[in-house]
Amino acid sequence: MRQVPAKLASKLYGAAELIAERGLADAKVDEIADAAGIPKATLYYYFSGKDEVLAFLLADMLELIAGEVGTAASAPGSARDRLESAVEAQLAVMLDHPAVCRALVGDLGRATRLPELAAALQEAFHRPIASLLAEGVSDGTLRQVEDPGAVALSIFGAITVTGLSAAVDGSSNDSAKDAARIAASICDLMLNGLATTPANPEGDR
Amino acid sequence: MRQVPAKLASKLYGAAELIAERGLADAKVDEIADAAGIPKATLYYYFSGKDEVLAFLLADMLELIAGEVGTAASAPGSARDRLESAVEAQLAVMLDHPAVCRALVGDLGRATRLPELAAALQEAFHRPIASLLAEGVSDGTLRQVEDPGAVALSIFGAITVTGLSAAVDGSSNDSAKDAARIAASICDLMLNGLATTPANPEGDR
DNA sequence: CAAAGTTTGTACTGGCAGTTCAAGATAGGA
DNA sequence: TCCTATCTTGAACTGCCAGTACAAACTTTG
Repeated sequence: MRQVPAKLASKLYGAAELIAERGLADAKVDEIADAAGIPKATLYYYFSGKDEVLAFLLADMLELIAGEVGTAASAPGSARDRLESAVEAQLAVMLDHPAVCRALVGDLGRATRLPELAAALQEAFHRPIASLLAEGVSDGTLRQVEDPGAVALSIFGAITVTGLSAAVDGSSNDSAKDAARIAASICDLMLNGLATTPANPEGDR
Repeated sequence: MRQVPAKLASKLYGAAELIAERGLADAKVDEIADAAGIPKATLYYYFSGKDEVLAFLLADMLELIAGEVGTAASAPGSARDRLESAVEAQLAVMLDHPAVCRALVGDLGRATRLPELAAALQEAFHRPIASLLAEGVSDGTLRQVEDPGAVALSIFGAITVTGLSAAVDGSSNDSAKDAARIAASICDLMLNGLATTPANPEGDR
């Protein structure tokens, strides 16, 4: 995949909607090219096929997420506060790119079969959460859990699925506000839990 | 799609691994037929194409999940306890069918573009959790939250992503034990939260 | 046994991803 | 200005493979 010029990149976002709607398999290359407003030959000059077009779009968004989340996670403040900011940051980017998110869900397989993309996904979503959990234990704002990996995955799953669902519905037109609302809900759940009794003394089971 | 005889159904599971490994797009119909040990013509006698083969496998697993989770959710006991059983039940089925799970992640798009399957997915995963949350508020074992829909989605996301990840890694050989361990971790998180301070008086933000 | 439904081998077709190529555009350097 | 390298595009082509067609065997059931 050649270095993609910015102008072309922005045009490609025009095809994200199409891919999200019909799935990569049912979106013909000619249609993708039309939707983006570029000739098929040009598309093949930059990409080796439609898989790579999707991969490019995804990588672009993941980079954005990794950046925003990274900023939120390395800001000053307690780990707990930063966790909340990071959750919101991730949701904000996702809701800003609903079409790409929808395309991602639909063709996760094709996407993650490209190994460098699977790594980027891990990097953008999962790792920052895992680090924040560890930092929270150090600074005393989050409690120690038995299996931090599973907890990080759970939080990651909660954010991702909720964000994806919001991207699919695409109801509101103030995505920043939506992100904040959803983030608050998730953080409330993750921090305070659902139990009414003051928390089982020695964990569960 | 004709009524699929049990013998054929069981053979089809032999193709799940292939589909999971390579993705539906890269798995040729002839290969799928070979992997299942049935002739291509027979496959087309029962299914309209490979999408339907995947859909069948998925529907089969979803039915299983819906059944197990339903049983757990309607057992006697507090809503909170039943929530814990339901989480474990879902994980157990997922870890029992890792290949189908992996195929599902990879080709979620193709799968959910079949409308009846999207409904089944909702039914099997999401709905029972939402009901249990509501019941928990009624019987006092779970607290009231601001946005129950978002919370149900979050829990659903946590289970699903964690289960999927476990299915992909496929490390252990005692899947029931894995399911129990992961379920305990998720339930601890969802019920007790991560906060060290006794919980913010008026929710968050 | 007849009729209906199932199983399979084989051969074919149509659509589309990806290739090729050559001609024009653009731009940068000397 | 001209030369060269890189980009852009249209158009025609190729090969693969999903899905079709169909007829012959086989099985069930009434």
